[in-house]
Amino acid sequence: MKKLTETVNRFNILSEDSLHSFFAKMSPVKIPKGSFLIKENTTANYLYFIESGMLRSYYFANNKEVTISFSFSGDFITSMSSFIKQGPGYENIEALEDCELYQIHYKDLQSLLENDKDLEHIYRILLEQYYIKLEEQLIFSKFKTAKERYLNLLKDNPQIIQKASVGQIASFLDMSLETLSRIRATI
Amino acid sequence: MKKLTETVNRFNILSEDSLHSFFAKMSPVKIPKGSFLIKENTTANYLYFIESGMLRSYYFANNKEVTISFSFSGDFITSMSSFIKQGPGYENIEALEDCELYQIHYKDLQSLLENDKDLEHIYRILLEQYYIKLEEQLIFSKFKTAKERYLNLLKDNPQIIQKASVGQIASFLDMSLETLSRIRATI
DNA sequence: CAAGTCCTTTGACAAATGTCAAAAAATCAA
DNA sequence: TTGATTTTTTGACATTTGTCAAAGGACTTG
Repeated sequence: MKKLTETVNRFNILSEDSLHSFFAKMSPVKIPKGSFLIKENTTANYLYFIESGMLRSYYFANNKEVTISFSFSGDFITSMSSFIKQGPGYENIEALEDCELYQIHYKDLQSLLENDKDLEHIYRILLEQYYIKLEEQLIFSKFKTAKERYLNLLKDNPQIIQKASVGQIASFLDMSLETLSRIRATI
Repeated sequence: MKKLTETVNRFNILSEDSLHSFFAKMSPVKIPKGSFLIKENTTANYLYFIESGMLRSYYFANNKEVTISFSFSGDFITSMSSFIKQGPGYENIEALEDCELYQIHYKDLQSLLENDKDLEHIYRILLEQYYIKLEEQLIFSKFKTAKERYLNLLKDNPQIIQKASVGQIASFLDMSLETLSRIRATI
């Protein structure tokens, strides 16, 4: 629970009571490499925190996988649209390595947020940060050439390049895996 | 203030007092077509609500305008990254038509959110909704062909196509304006 | 170790899109 | 209205990227 504690304490506002009731609802889950945390067309009932490991979110378009994001230790993850709307989502979330997670059920989170305003405050700030990150991702995705997008990823997220396959990275960067392979050959 | 009242009341949880203190901090602003709400490299001190009109956010890459979003009556708008971090941002926000807005200063919003937990609750839910919208935009931006991206915009946001120029729409859809013009010729 | 599977690279070619330039159309201002 | 300015369309061609196919490596498992 080291990483989770660290992440929540960074805000420095939660009372012992708040911390206690929050941790009480977070239960540990371990999933092996290659297994799925969330499958498309199901409703995401849990929000997860990644204690250790790496995961990938993707959906299918024309029978091809399109990677939306990679997530790491210290990140929260779920199918946001499904979790928030409490309806079926379009994402698959797959463990790229063995993962230690903590999960909290939608209902538990909602009741915590309603009853503990400090927690809602933190949740709000996290949402803001995730929003900004997503906005940055949208901007990077507009970089003109395939090579620019790859070099930017190499600079900002080398962990992704180390651990994901060429095909997964290519689908994240909006290019064919052959194109990515050729770009790598020139560097 | 019709649209703003409607938007806030949709949540149905704010007391008379909350509503009153919120509206008290929202001051009306009118800006003419072609003027700027926010310029790049400045800090966005205000969050705006669009009562009427339409605006465009964009930044520059290789001396070309890249459109990030179009916003309409009923939307909140600002340079989110700049407003949240309270540091210089990369976006320009330009009025595509005469606009009636309400603005709230960063400090006023923060103190409202700290003192009124119902307001923070609404703000949190709005953030969730904007997050999901952004995620959808990211997914649409990955549609493979230029024509698919255009047709999707035509289906989901015809107002954009009616009111923005070919160049602005093309930069939003990640294609050259010539390509967009040719796509339109075939429909 | 060998066979099988999966992932990555390379090649040849096709298709999509970008670029530059000019013409046509629309908009604006006097 | 008319001339000027801006926006959109069209054409010719270059470039980038995708697709299909095959070969080469790496990894797994019996």
